[in-house]
Amino acid sequence: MKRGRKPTIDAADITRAAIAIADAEGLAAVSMARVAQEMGNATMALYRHVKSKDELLTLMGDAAFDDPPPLPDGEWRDKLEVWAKELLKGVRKRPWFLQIPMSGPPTGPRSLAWFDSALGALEGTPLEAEEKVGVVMGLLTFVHGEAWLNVALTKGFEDDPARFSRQYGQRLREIVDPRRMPALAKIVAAGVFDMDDLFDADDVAAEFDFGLHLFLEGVATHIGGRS
Amino acid sequence: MKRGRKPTIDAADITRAAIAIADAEGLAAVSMARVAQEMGNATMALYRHVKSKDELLTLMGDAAFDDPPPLPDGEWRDKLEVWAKELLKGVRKRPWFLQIPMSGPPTGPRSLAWFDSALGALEGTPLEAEEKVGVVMGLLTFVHGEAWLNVALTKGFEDDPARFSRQYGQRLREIVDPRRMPALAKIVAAGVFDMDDLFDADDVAAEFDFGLHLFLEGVATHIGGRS
DNA sequence: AGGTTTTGCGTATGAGGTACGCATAAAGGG
DNA sequence: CCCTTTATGCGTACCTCATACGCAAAACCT
Repeated sequence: MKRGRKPTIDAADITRAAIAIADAEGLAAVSMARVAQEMGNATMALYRHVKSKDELLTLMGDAAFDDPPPLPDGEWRDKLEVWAKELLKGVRKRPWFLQIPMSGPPTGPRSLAWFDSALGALEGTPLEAEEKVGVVMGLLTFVHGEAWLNVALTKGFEDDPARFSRQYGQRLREIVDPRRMPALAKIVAAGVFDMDDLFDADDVAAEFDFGLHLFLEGVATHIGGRS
Repeated sequence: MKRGRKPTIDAADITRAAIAIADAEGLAAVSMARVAQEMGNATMALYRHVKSKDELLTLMGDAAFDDPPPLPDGEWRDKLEVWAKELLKGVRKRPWFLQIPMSGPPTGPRSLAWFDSALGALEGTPLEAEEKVGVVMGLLTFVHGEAWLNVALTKGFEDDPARFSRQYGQRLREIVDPRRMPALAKIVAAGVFDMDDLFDADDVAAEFDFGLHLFLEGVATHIGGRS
């Protein structure tokens, strides 16, 4: 048997508690003291199971996602589309994921499972192994960037709704000098930034779909040139 | 004339000093006390020119980039490629940019200038205004995601070189269960993750080029279906 | 010169991360 | 059943930070 006093909590418990706090109040609210309090333990008790706060953040990152969803039967394209959308959904569910500093390639089981899922979608294609990895990394990258942008915009909107929405187009009209930035000025004048719902869910989704569509289109062309 | 004591420093000075520190030692080393010390002032003196540290970070973000580069004459595609690569170069030069929390759409002059530059590249195309914005946002998003990935990987590599490089492929071989993750297992077995220089500059650049190529390919196809 | 205004900054407060060491509990050996 | 071994729980203390507050110093105005 194991000697010594029995642990009353473990790293997974701590991670869960930390995630609950982050979900409810953002990553900034996650402090060692707060997590401990939420669990009914003393602050320093956590350090028996977690080397540092950094390590806790890494654990949170690993645990932030659900398992990858089952992909539909059919073409690689439909599969990857579903995959990317689900991934984005996951990041949106836990926006604080974007704030945790990662270092090194992923080794967490969840991350790897998602990676595998996307690679599986490309199984039937004539792409080389390296190319498959490239496609998936590109997609990952794209989703991450999109989520980052969305979260940033959404956050600003929540902080101060009056300042954005319709105001943004107006603001740009004041700032943008048509002589120095002719192309932007034209777009601004066309009213592209004037809608009230510039950053609402539907619009953001459409934006993402468009970019995703372009990327997958590119993959399709690449595959076409191969076979 | 202006009344009152003359300011000995201004927000731009503070921003410059903060950026110098971030460049040399990372964003974590930027504290109000440290910035003040570096400038030969007292800590609280900074608060006369900057409302809070958050505001300082925003200013740093605005000032992190150079002006957008001149784009080559020719096709939109070549222009956007240069644009994206230069943008990535900019982020790589100041990796801490990725760590500063943004909220709301950009209003800084530098950000807008880059935006304008990319829109200008699409001037000759038959795309709608909204579509142009979509393409540029997609590209931005992609570059951001790519930079994030690169920085994360590079950081892990610098922290502990032995743990990655060739080790990574080996490590994956141990972790990845072929039954649960067949597609990944196949790629790992193919040795895609075994190179020593997995995360060096050339490789990373090639990775980016590939994704960028795919995206631009998608844009081209989209334009083709339009004219 | 005296009043006014704006900047410089010393002090103090409160929050957060974590090193250290002792108290405490659980097992094993006699 | 007591004592040793070993691992956990956690109180105390220290250090770093951001920042509110208020006074003193400097520059302008009349």
